[in-house]
Amino acid sequence: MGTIERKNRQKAEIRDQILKAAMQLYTEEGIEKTSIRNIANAIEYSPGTVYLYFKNKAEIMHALHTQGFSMLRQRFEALFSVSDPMERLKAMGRVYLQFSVEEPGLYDLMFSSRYPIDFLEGVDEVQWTQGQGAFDALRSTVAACMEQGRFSGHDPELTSFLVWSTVHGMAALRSTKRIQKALDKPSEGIVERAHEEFLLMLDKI
Amino acid sequence: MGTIERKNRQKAEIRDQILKAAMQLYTEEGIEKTSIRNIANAIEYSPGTVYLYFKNKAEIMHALHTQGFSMLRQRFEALFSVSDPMERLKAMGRVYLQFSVEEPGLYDLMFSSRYPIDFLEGVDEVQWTQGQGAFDALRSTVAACMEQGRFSGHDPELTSFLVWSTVHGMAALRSTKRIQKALDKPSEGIVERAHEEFLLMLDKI
DNA sequence: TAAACTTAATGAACACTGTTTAGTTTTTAT
DNA sequence: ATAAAAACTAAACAGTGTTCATTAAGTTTA
Repeated sequence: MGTIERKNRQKAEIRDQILKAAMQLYTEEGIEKTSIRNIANAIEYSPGTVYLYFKNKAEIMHALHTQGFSMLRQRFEALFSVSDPMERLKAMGRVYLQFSVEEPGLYDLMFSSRYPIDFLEGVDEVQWTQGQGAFDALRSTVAACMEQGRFSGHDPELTSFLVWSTVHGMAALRSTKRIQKALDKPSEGIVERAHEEFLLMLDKI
Repeated sequence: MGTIERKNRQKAEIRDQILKAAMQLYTEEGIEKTSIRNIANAIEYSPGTVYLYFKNKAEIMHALHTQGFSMLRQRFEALFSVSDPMERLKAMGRVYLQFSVEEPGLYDLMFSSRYPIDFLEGVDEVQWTQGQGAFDALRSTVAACMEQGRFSGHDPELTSFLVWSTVHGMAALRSTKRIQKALDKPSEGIVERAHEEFLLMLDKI
């Protein structure tokens, strides 16, 4: 009689409300303010209700981290228009770095935080499909570069990982304020300049 | 009458006890178990006493992070025997990566965690001297490489930062379990291999 | 429609966390 | 011995994630 479907719809709706409130709290107020009680308060339910829709806080953070990956993927998809794979690879790095600045909280969740990984290790059905998807985008672009004769003699997997590491290292050191502390004098755009330097190195190998 | 000196000695002794207990808890039981109450319990004092020796938990974590840097510095100092600067630069990277595996907790505190940075922003006399010292070691080695004609046409600061970022990126992605999740199939020693790949690139620029 | 059953939601409780402070004990100096 | 100073403690405050008995609401059956 369709009541089951309506029920499911309602359940999914509250789940979405929880995630929406969690995302808003997390991106606008930070991880500290993103507590179960604050989330429950935002959707006007009691804290216990949240646990009827999510196993624990790790699952909520995992859901946010997945949304972060779909945002990054959207930005990567806009780069399909760049037909030259080497240019696309460079553009991907720039997009990645910009994402880490515009969404520092999500970036941390996606590439540093223990929360989403803890959730994955607690369930074992779900895999890191979103992250793998992002890495695949990089890997396929590196592969396309190699088909054009670039990176000859290099392993595609290894090269992809090297590119990822370098760009992530820059993003992470900036995000955790290590650059400004190590250099003390303000170094405007050192990340972007070092990235361009790295891209020139890739051009020549 | 020397009582003031004895007092100071006693005060410093308890301070050391707190740090020693904190370090043991942190490295052996992890960040979760490193609470003020657990530290106080380990040295058989009440939680309030800890606050007579440290402003807050951030100061304790900052002290641990400083100890981590002096450990890393010790390992770097052992590399002074490597006279060829390019070889020393390579060895530094390997030592850095090994440190991140052997002391993952301290590594996180030194290069990722918000705790020590939060403390620095709360006091403003103390600077990030330990981290700067480590970066200086890298910078001077890069400078020595350039004196031998390497990296010609490149900025030493930028090159140093690029090297740091790449190695840190690898260490961080491994430490936060992102590599095993992205690659799913176990990739033994991918970090070390990618690092060697990067070093070969540096050889050729 | 009334009763039985199922689902949803609550709010209090548990075991923690960092931190502050009033009050007590111990140590030092007169 | 007494007054002052320093050291320490226990309790409290305001939080945290999580669980669970109880209550309220909705649905199905007789």
